[in-house]
Amino acid sequence: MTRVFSIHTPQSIGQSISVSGWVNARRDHGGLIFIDVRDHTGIVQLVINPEQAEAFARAETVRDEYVIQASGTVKEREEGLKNPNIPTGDVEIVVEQLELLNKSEPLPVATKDEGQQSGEELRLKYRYLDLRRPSMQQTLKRRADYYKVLRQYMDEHDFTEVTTPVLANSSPEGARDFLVPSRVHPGKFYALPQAPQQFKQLLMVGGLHRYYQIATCFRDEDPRADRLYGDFYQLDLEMSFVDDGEVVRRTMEPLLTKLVTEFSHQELAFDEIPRISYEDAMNRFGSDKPDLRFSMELIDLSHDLAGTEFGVFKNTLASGGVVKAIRVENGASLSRKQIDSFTEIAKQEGAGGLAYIKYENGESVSPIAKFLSPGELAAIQTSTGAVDGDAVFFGTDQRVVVNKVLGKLRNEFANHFNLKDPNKVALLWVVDFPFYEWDEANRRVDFGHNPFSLPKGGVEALREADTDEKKLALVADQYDMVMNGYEIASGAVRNYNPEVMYEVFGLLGYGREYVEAKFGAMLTAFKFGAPPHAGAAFGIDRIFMVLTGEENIRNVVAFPKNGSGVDVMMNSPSTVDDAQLTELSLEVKE
RNA sequence: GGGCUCGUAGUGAAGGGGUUAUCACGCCUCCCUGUCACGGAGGAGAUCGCCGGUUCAAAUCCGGUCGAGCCCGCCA
Repeated sequence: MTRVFSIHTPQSIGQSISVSGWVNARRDHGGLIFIDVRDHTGIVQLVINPEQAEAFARAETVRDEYVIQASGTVKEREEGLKNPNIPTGDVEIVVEQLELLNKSEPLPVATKDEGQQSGEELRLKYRYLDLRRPSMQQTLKRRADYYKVLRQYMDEHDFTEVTTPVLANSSPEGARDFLVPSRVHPGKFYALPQAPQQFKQLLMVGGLHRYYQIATCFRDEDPRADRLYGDFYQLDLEMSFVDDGEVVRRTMEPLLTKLVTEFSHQELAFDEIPRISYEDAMNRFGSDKPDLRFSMELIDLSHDLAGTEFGVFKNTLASGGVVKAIRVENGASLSRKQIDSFTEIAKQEGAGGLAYIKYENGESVSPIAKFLSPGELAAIQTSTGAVDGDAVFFGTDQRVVVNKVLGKLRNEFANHFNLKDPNKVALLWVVDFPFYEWDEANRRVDFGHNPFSLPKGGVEALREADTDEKKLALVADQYDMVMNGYEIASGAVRNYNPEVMYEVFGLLGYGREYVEAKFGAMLTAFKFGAPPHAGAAFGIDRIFMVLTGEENIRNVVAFPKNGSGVDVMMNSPSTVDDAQLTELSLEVKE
């Protein structure tokens, strides 16, 4: 069988061949029928003449998406009959025999890339039809290439691939688990791992030196456009006897650079990947995953406005808040209506309103200008660097709120003014994450990220942290990688000392028994000569999404669940037989 | 759990208290020997997501409900 794509070579002209595929389109001229047949390599035109009576009769019955096999001769098309729009447009197959391999009902979804596209609900329900679209086929093939790059890179860097169990244990921290009831042990459950975290650390204790795995991870949390429900994939890796420099500079950075430049043929925004602290990221960009393809930094004007008589600013500053601003280049062109919609966004993030100054014809045009002194207006312009044609937007509240509001606006303004260059990739490291966080809901200190990373300053720093304030100031030896505003990887230098483990949990009020019950295997393992180790995990679905310019992660996955965690194609989750429940010692409450 | 947006032939959209609900693609029948997202003529196909209310009259207004998308919460 010949593949369609191989037909466009000069050598194939005059050859007898046979192709099979789907009917992409049929053009019936009464006395002459054209069929565009499509396979996984492309499209080629069949010509069926009435002289081939049997083939012609069959061609008349054929419909879109029927599966056919055609035999005939490849013929170069005459000048003027060539189709420059497809690679095989210079040739056609003059059909001698036409076989009908299967019929098709009219499709319930649009399967052409051109023209209308069906809604996502239908696309997911009939995903196998959606996958016939050339763009979807292309995505899956690109993804296979991407996996090859990852595997080859890890092999070349002396990593050993190890597969870890999918039936694992529920872990008390982090995302909600998917539980799997045990038949053999009634009342007990496995859990699908949120990440192979403990297994990979145990591999280090096992002397594996360098481990990696393209690991399925399971989390029962509500999805987003950039976050899948249920299962997703991480390139998970761990290394012994290394510091973060080895992991970050010599392992992760070269891999990402290779993916961006060699695999995706895009341009890196920075020669050297910048590192900023979590605190700096929040203060300068209002986000722990800022998009650095554009700058638009948050500027603190609290000092410039320390003596202001403008009530809103004055009161906030007096209560320990801040006044910050962002300069929007060409922002003076924004209409009142557009500013209103940005104000709406600011309010959704918790702002009371959105003050602004437009710089037009050498003047500061603003509803609040009359409340500010000439000196204050001058200071604002100097500190923000605003020039004629720009606008400055203010956020005033407690620092956390202002950062959140302006961070969101920074993104929205960048979208509005097209500042996100699709050919550029901005990578950065965010480091020095707080080890603990304040949990407002339960009004107590809790883990900020993962309990397995090493607190900077070690056991001494932990022992000195005797107040909530000091606990919250502790910093983890952890590094997150950000790509164009998406968190794509997270890693840490691990804690391999049992005493530090007890201390880390002890500070939150968990006793030694709790730690031993939850992390018994790790604690025990660490007592037998655990090597210092560090590692990371890449969210490879999300990285692929960013590299391919997609904005919805479901578009780069073959069979994703929808936003409610439902597989609308397979109809899962579903009910099960009572017999199955009984065998598992389970009962479903009505 | 909350907010915003959406739900109209098989598909994608328009309409927005009052005769037969509009358009495009697809589907069916017929015609057509150089099209290529062929073309031409005709036709079928929708209780406007569901339930209730207002009204002489509801696809349209109101309330509820179900479903979807995005966002917040959540995601160590």
